Amino acid sequence: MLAKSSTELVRQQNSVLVLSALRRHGRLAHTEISDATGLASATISSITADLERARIIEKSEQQATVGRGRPRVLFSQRRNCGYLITVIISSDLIQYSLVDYAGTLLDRFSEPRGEGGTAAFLAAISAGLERAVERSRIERGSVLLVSVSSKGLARPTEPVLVWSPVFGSQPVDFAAALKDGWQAKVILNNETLLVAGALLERQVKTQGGGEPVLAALSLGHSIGLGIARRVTGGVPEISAPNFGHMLHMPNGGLCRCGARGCVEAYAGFYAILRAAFEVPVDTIPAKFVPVTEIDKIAARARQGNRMAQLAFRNAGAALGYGLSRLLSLHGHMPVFITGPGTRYQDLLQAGIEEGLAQTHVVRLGGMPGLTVVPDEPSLVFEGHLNLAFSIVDQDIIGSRQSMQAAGE
Amino acid sequence: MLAKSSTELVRQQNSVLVLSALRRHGRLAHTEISDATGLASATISSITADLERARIIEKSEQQATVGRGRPRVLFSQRRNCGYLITVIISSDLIQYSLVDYAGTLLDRFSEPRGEGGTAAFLAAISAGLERAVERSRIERGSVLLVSVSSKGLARPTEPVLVWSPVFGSQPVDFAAALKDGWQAKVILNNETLLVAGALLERQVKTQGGGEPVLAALSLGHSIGLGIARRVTGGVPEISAPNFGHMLHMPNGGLCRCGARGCVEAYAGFYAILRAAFEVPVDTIPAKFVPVTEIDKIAARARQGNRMAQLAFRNAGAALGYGLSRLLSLHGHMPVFITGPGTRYQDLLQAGIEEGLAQTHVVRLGGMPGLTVVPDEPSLVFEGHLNLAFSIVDQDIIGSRQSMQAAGE
DNA sequence: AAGCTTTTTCTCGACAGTCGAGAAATTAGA
DNA sequence: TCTAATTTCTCGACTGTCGAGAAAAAGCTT
Repeated sequence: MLAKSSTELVRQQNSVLVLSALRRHGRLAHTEISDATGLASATISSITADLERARIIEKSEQQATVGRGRPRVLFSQRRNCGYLITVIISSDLIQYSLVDYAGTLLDRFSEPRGEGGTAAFLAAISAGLERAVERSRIERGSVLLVSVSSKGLARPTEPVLVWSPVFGSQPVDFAAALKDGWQAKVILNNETLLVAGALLERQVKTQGGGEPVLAALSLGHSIGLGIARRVTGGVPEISAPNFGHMLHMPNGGLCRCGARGCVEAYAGFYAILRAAFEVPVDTIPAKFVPVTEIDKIAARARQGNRMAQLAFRNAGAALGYGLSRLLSLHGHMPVFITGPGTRYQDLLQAGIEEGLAQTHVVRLGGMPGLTVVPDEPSLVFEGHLNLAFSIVDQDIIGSRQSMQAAGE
Repeated sequence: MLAKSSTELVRQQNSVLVLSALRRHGRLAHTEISDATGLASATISSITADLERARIIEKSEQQATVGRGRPRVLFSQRRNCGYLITVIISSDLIQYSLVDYAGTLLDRFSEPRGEGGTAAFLAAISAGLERAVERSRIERGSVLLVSVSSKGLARPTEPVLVWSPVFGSQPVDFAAALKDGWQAKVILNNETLLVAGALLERQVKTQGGGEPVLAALSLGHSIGLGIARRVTGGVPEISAPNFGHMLHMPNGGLCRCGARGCVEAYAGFYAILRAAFEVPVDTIPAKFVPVTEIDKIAARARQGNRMAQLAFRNAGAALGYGLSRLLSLHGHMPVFITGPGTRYQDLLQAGIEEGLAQTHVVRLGGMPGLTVVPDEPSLVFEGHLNLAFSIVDQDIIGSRQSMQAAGE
């Protein structure tokens, strides 16, 4: 059923439109906002006046006055309108970043990821968040959103990790990491989902369009996949299918998830190691494999070692077959490959293409674009900011109290 | 980027909201519309007055006057506001149905699907459409939409069949079937997509909710799949992934599409035939297989014939593995099985469950609900109407000329 | 049969929002 | 100092939703 609409909702939507234009271009004048949003000048006046009264945006000091005419007044977000903490969880570290409402990074630090169960893990994150606000002398209450990312499967509605490489199917509820004194909302997203979102936003920014949909494939100890799709007149739709644990081969090699024959059990780092040393495929896979180990295998493969070459080729084929199934079920789209595994692209490529070549969609639509984008960490952070600010802006506008109270 | 919003759009959206309430419940009074939409009574007055002036809805003759109080005035669509033709293409027949704006079926007839290429095929459809309007003495111009369905792959934006079992990858553009004198828009959708849409709408109607997403699997000569997902405050999102030609087994049996190892090449009727008679898997598959042939194999299987049993079991496994991949890439969801193949469900079930059981998603989320819904044709027709009317209503409201001109 | 009750529909005024046009502001250049 | 250029601001017209209460129209009561 459609939702009913009202004039107040119109104002809300146009307000977030103004804010998102400010996010995308940063520090805009009245006329520029009008151009970017398509709204009439008078409307911009009204909206910016509201937002200014509500102390969400402010007139910028530094007037970039160039040309004749009346000098332009630049608007930008009020920095201390609120804060945002991103928490990026990887296999060995947890990275915390504190960002102000204008999107500038104020502080960043990492902590080693300790041992222990989910309770200890959540306690560590709780402490990390406390440390983040204390270091910058910020009130807990002014943190609007905590955006967490991890590998694994997140519940779509709540910040609960349903499955992760480390804790398996033991659920981790990140909402529990915030104790009293915090008013922040907590969101959790798969890491590669954020990468896909960041790549899509980059396309929009540079080319102003391009393909309306793309996939991000992250290669490493585990295999991640994100899909991002532009929808006309709305926020992009991003999702993280369980690609790494999709079935690659019935009754195949044992996977870390406990199932058999997953894509990851052939294309993850530990799987490449297992294949290269001809360890039986039902061996319990190693928890952690140092990248240097895989580098050694890659070196041997590049020197002509058959078994090492085969390990990478089979990994590539598992990815290729998986991608062919992805294209079958989600439609044709370009694929961007990222993560530490990209350094073995030369060894994987042939297998990937072999796996892709057979299928109907590829025969119809041609080989999908395969682009390597090595710098995964900055994509993850970009994805955090894109998503988090779109939510924060929406929320801040949605809670109209702030706008009206401040107007008194 | 978000789209800008305006007060006129608000009225548009609320108008289609009123129309869709009328679609769902049929013939409503002022207050009922208000309850169903959540709009204020005054707003309903204004909108219904507009729609009545524009000759889109009318006050119903038959006043179901029961109880005290002022008698209610029932509104319903004006029957001759416009017409809709659905064209359901199956392997041997083409069925045409003429429906008026209120949703009642006026005429229906079928024609055998002749031989020949795409040009002859389009000419036949063109003739069929002419016949439909002539039989009911309706003006071509008053047909608002022609909704076509077929098995195969449709281009998302235009009514072009990109791949079909009969014409292969030779594209068929149904827009070409309408010559001068027609103003109708033409839409084309995969048959099983419509089934999925109809099933979702049925759930909404009966349970007012249920799972927000489901898959429809159609078993027959070819394998079709549709996904329907409810989105909060919007039209449901329905899609038809290329499930039948997703890779089941690398270097596997030859498929009608020319590729190897597709799901269909193991689970389609011709594949079951091929397996039961131990014909080599690279044999060019039969174009048409009478259902009676499959019935015979099923009878033998039920009497204990090993080879026949295996044919069905392998078909089931191909479906099960395919579904496990579907759940991996689209998330956990219930599956509704339909089509002529449902009569062999007893023989397929074990294989399907075996194929599903292994995967990570199923281990996490449990075995998905598998429900058999035998009556595919009525689901297809329902799906046509749901989708077509939502488009027609949107269009009729969107073209404001009609509303203003009629208001003079 | 007249009046009362009940229920629905309709109408009016208040309020919120967008937009176009033009006034006001402000600076660069003549 | 005046003028042209450019941006911002303001005003009135228009469209839309909503709540409250009037008007309508039937059944029920006496």
